[in-house]
Amino acid sequence: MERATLRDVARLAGVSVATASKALNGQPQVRASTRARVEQAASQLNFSPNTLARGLITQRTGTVGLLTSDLEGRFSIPILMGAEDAFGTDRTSVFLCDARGDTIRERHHLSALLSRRVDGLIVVGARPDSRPSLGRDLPVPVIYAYAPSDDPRDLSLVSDNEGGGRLAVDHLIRCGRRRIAHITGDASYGAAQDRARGAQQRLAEEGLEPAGGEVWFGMWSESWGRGATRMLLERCPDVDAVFAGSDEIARGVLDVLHEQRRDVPGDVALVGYDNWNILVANARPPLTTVDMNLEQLGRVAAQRLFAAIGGTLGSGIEKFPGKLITRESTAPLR
Amino acid sequence: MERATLRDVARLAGVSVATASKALNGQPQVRASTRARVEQAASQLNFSPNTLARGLITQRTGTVGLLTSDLEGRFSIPILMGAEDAFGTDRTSVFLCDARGDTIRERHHLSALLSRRVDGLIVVGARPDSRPSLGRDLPVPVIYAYAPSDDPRDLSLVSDNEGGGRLAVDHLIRCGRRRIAHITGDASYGAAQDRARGAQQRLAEEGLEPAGGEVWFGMWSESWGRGATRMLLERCPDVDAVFAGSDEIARGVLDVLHEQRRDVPGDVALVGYDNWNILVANARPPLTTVDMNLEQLGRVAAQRLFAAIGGTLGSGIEKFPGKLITRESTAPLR
DNA sequence: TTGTAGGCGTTATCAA
DNA sequence: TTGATAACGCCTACAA
Repeated sequence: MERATLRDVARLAGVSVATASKALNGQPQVRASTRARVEQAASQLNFSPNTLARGLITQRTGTVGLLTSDLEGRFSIPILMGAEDAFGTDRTSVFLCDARGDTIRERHHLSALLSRRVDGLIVVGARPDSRPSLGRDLPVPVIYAYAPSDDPRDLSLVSDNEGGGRLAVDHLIRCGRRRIAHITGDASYGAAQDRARGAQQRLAEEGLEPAGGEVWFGMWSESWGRGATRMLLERCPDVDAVFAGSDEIARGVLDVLHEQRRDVPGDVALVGYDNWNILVANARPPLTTVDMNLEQLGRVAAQRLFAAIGGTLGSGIEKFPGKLITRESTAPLR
Repeated sequence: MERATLRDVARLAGVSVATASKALNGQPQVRASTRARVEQAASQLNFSPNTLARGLITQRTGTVGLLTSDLEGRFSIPILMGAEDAFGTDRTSVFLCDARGDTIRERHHLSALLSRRVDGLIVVGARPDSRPSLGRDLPVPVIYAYAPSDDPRDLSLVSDNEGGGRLAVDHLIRCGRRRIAHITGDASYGAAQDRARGAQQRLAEEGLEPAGGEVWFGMWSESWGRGATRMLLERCPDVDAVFAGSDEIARGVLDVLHEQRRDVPGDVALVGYDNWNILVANARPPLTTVDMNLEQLGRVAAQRLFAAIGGTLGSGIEKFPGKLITRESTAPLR
């Protein structure tokens, strides 16, 4: 298919390029009948405006880059969706580039994006801890999502992990549980620390300690969930709830609870973290879990970016609350 | 940061814009010392060429669109990676757009991509069955990956499901298994049919039938894997191997095998499909599975696209073999 | 209400 | 080896 230009449209409609441009862009100073003729010509020629040419003039491409390092797309896909929703079916498109956690690849994608004149950038880190800033001397606004920038002058939007931990434990307490354990991932992750802190604070408010006496830090894997649960059941056989630091861990916990013939949620209630559908929906029973609300993060990132393109960007770290998704792995104590 | 243009670079280097352009683009007809001066000026000004302007002239943007409908990114991310690898660190970037299985959104993204003048398009469907063609009158080459186009004049690259089924069963036979069941997903999926056909052909070559007498079609879920396995064990208690149509199903199968105290792989060997890391690596034992080799699909798609931009594109459906990833859920019979 | 003309930042074609 | 100059396709004063 050959590409029609505005000139072709104008010629077919019998007007000048300028008039055609105005007609197509909804400028008021053009007669209705003229506009109709131009639109008719445009659709007849299957005209699609060349945004390169337009961008050259307006200094805007209507394009935002989403630079991610999250290999599986687990976190970046929801953020992408949220951002797309916020930009709406408008002129702005979001393009995703995957740096695969590789700094060199990241610089490369960054310069590719910049030379393509994106209007802004959303950076999604690989893990919820702070990541190196892209620098302050970029020609477009940048927002860090999920993983905050290590430079406080940048604007970062992150999930409130402390609040998430609190949410999970609060729910278990409302279910009448008192002997609540927390099995979580790598202690070197800030997110693990934050979730644990929130959990412990809520426990303390009830005058409780974590079951087993301490938080079980380990790894973000099913197999750690299994191992920790075995130890837990030995040390503290009367545990009546487990808050797992991730859905993967929760699946491991669940596995061993079944193996040891504990009923879930009858004997032990279980809460996960992430709301990773494949893990959570298919578990038996389906898992109650904390959703980080990443779509919202993406939506807000888009809004902030949009505002920043005209004006200025804030700075600092903004935290967004998660939400508890209740499924069958938790229930009031009989 | 203000943006430097080629004019700024040229002025600083004391040459004309034309010369600066040639120097920066590696054209031979420019003196070495001049080139050095220009390059020095460019880096001093942090110059990044405006690809919009360049694209306007060259009619090439060095950009390829990856239009996906695969919500979770499970299939499109590996394809994206393969494509990026093939294009290398060259001028070409791949941008991913998610249509979320919505036709309207797909048309919208398509026109956004086209008006941004991508050089080509890779379309990744939501499921491995054929999908509607984007049409023949597009101004850029299009390649369908994973899910073929329903128009045979388009070029589609897909995974060889029949071969994959054969691969799985062949491995089980080599492990000395003879009573091999096949539990798989929705019978309305061509992929389910193809995998089953390959499996049955390989069984027939040994004079075998599927354990349980037939292929167990159902749903692509863990819970179907569990249900089918219960029925299977009842109808055919001496089964010594299961080939599952997906890793999700395999996890369900595994669950019930544990529940019924069957040793894996001692009593029953198990093969999954997809090599979805989160499911496969954390299973206990880790699952042998068929990998569809989607990175390769993405690589080849990129190469074909690259070739097509200069010349012409083929048509029809090209099938790519999968590969068996051996883990601990299969072993020779004792 | 419509048209003319200039320019956005490059590259390509000549001529110098 | 270098430099004017004309595009590329569109938008936007400004003039008609």
